[in-house]
Amino acid sequence: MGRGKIEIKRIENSTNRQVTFSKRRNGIMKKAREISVLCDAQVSLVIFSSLGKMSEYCSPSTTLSKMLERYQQNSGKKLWDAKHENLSAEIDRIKKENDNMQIELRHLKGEDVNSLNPKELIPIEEALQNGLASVREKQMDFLKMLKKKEMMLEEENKRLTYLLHHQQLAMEGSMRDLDISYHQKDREFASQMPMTFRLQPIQPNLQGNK
Amino acid sequence: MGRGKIEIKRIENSTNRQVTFSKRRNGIMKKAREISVLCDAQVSLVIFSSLGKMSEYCSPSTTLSKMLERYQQNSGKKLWDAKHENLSAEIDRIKKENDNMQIELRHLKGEDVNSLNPKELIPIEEALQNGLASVREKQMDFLKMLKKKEMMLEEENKRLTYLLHHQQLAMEGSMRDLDISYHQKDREFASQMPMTFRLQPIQPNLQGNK
DNA sequence: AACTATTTATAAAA
DNA sequence: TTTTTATAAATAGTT
Repeated sequence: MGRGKIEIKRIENSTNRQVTFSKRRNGIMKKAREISVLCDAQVSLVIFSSLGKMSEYCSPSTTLSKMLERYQQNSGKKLWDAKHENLSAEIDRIKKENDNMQIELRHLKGEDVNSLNPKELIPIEEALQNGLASVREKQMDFLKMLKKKEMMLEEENKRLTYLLHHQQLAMEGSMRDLDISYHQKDREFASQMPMTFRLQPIQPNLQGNK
Repeated sequence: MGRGKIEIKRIENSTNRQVTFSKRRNGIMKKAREISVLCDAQVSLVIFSSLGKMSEYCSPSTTLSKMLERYQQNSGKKLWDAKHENLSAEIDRIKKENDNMQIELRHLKGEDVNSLNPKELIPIEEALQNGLASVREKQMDFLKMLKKKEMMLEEENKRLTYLLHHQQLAMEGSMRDLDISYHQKDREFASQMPMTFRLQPIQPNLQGNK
């Protein structure tokens, strides 16, 4: 049915193959629709082109799922039970892994140790000692870090105290000078200076530590 | 394509419908086969006649299961029912649980502690201490049990030694008596008695321990 | 199931 | 891709 007869074998020319695919896909879809209507049949048709493009037809009176359900009943073949079995096996595998970890965890937490014999206790004890050592090492690290930070803050504190002290001395000196020059008037300004600007020990409890 | 043009609507005459179904089913099957070969396409086709008879075509390069798998990936639609969903959800749930345990285990073993802050280290340390305490308590129990058993064995040993000693003395006494009564003859019997029946210290290294 | 007149699908070309 | 068109293929009605 065309300008020339063709052999039914793979069309090697890619463009040609694509064109033929398009035309024949339309044709087969139309045929599927027609047999559905004319003959009251249920048809499901899925096509993937060589480039992976999908086309689908399903009779309006049904769905692909229903068709496949019916297919399984009719043919006795299992389409997705294998999938289910795989998933179930996966679940079993993970659950086993889970149980093992649960047991290991319980043992490490000192639970269920009565079910163990002396030889089994030894690796657990070792693991616990190692774990404890690591955790405490980490805690020591943190402690050292905190100490270091504290020392740095103390140093900074001393420096700031020193600076403040000198600044205040300088300020008081200026005040006195101004006081002499401008008499009573500026005393009021000096006395209005908030306390926070005056030197005072800040957090004295930090000063005493090493 | 026939003696007369037909409308695409249900064929009311049952016989006619059956005949047409047969012819068109063959046609569509042929078309499916042809597009598979010509265009390197994958086709799956399932048809149920109005009387429930099933026909099937699937490209030789694939299977219906594979097609449906691909269909789901491609369309995003789910063909299998809630069962599949439930299993997948279960797997996800268990995997999550698994991961959490894995993390806890690693932390207890002192791995990955660098990712923890000081507050998180404390409960881990406590768990380790408790675990270690339990394990060592159990080990002490075993030790006590072993000691106890050892002592019991020692006692038993002493008792047996005592019994043996006395038995041997009695035996030697009897021998002497026999020796006197029966003269030379029975000396041979006495000398043939195996050494294992004579009193001797068994495992003397155990005797010295407390 | 065949036959065959006719419709329909489509290969090649545009 | 889609349209065109000559021709192959499918099939409706008949036997």
